[in-house]
Amino acid sequence: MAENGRVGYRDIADELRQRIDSGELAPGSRVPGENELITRFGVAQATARRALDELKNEGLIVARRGAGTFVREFKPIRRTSPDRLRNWSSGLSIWKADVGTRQRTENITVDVETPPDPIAKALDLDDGARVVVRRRRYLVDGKPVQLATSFYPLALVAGSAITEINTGAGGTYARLTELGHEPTRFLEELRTRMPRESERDALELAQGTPVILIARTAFTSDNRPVEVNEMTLDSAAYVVAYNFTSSG
Amino acid sequence: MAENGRVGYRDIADELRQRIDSGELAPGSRVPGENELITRFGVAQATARRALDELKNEGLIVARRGAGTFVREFKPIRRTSPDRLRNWSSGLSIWKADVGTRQRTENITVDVETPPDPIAKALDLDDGARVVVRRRRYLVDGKPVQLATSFYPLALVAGSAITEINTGAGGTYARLTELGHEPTRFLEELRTRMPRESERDALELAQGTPVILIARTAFTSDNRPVEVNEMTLDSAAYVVAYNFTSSG
DNA sequence: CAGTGGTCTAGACCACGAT
DNA sequence: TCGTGGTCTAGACCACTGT
Repeated sequence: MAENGRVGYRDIADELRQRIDSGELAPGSRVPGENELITRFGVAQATARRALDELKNEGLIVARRGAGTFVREFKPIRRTSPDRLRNWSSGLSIWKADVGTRQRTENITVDVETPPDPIAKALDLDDGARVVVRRRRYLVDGKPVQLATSFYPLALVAGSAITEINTGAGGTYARLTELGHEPTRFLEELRTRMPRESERDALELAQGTPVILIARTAFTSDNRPVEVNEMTLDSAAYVVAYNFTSSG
Repeated sequence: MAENGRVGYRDIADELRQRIDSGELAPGSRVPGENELITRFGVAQATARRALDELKNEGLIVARRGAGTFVREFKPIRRTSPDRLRNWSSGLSIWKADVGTRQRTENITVDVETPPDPIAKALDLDDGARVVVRRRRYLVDGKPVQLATSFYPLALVAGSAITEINTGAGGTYARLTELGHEPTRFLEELRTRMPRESERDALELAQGTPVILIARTAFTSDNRPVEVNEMTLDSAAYVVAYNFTSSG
């Protein structure tokens, strides 16, 4: 309880948070609603709401209007890099994760554009050079989990299937290889923040869910960047894993 | 404006968000305060607050009581894995980042404990086996940016400097190597979520700042796990980078 | 249509920073 | 001391879900 003897929204949030952490309120189960909190703690509606709002922003609960408020579940899928090491140590993972069946890709668009500055810089392009931009959205079990935008220097890929919706067997990397630009080295940079409104909509994100931004740059063996892929991941849907060694 | 012709908190938030995104309100600059929003939009204080609250939760602004509300800045440091490839392609990064000078470590504690289940599993330990636990906090320019907890099987490291506060030259990995348990392969698993209250306090996180959780497992060349290091990063302070190749 | 969450007004008081 | 953000009450109305 607060110092002045009055119950504040933090006190209510603390109690509920503790009951969720302890497992008393299990994932998927119903959380006491506004009305119950109002009568039990003797506070105004706005105060009860504030408490629930706090937990929503912490990603612990989700509200469904007309139905109630529920403890959130975390059932991520695993994304492993390098991909060939996917099964290297799956038995010793810290977090449980599905393999992610029933995947689907949609909304593939292909455009030719002038890239934003950071992309042009990462691709080491001259001023005004243009790029092929491929945009898509990944869904697992019908739920969108990732947005991806790939950039290729137009000078490198013009006329190839990379400029088509359907890139053919092996995808864009197979086409790059045929063109003499096989990607062999990769740099992935990650950061995390709260989503913009457009991202919240496109990924159907609940309140309190950050996004993971991954910028992958692919290099040829002679160190030329040939692709930048910017991904936006629903953080409630992914565990990202990397394998590497200490030796050269 | 909302359909009913009344200005809602979303409308106010949208306008401010747009002015921030466009750069009109630059990082560090002052955002219109509650009073200004109340008079300009003709709403109640609670509505103006709700709009600002929204942007706080999106990590776009920070409020300083008594002073005002300000557009947030993002000045991350870079964490690269494998570490030996730190300078491999720094010139072609997507996001600007500092190298992170003036680092400091504090709060090192060393204990012997029975590990939580996921740790015991990741270290492939028998039931009831105990571990050495090293906890610490990293600061950059006086601001805490990372919490870290490392676990070592007690059976492997008992009697070595790994059980001391000061691990000596080369740190724990040098000691593990001397003991015949040199770590050569690493698995890093990442996820992201909103911080618990204890994490908000320990990392001095502003509202709307997620944390990055990294669980690193270190293996010897004969594939025995010898360390699990659980890290909690301030997402506003870090860009995490990984280098890898497609070949074996 | 009853119950639940979502938005808003109007007004009060408190805590802290800058001046 | 004044202005700013932070918390709270009391009451109203709306929107959606489930029965």
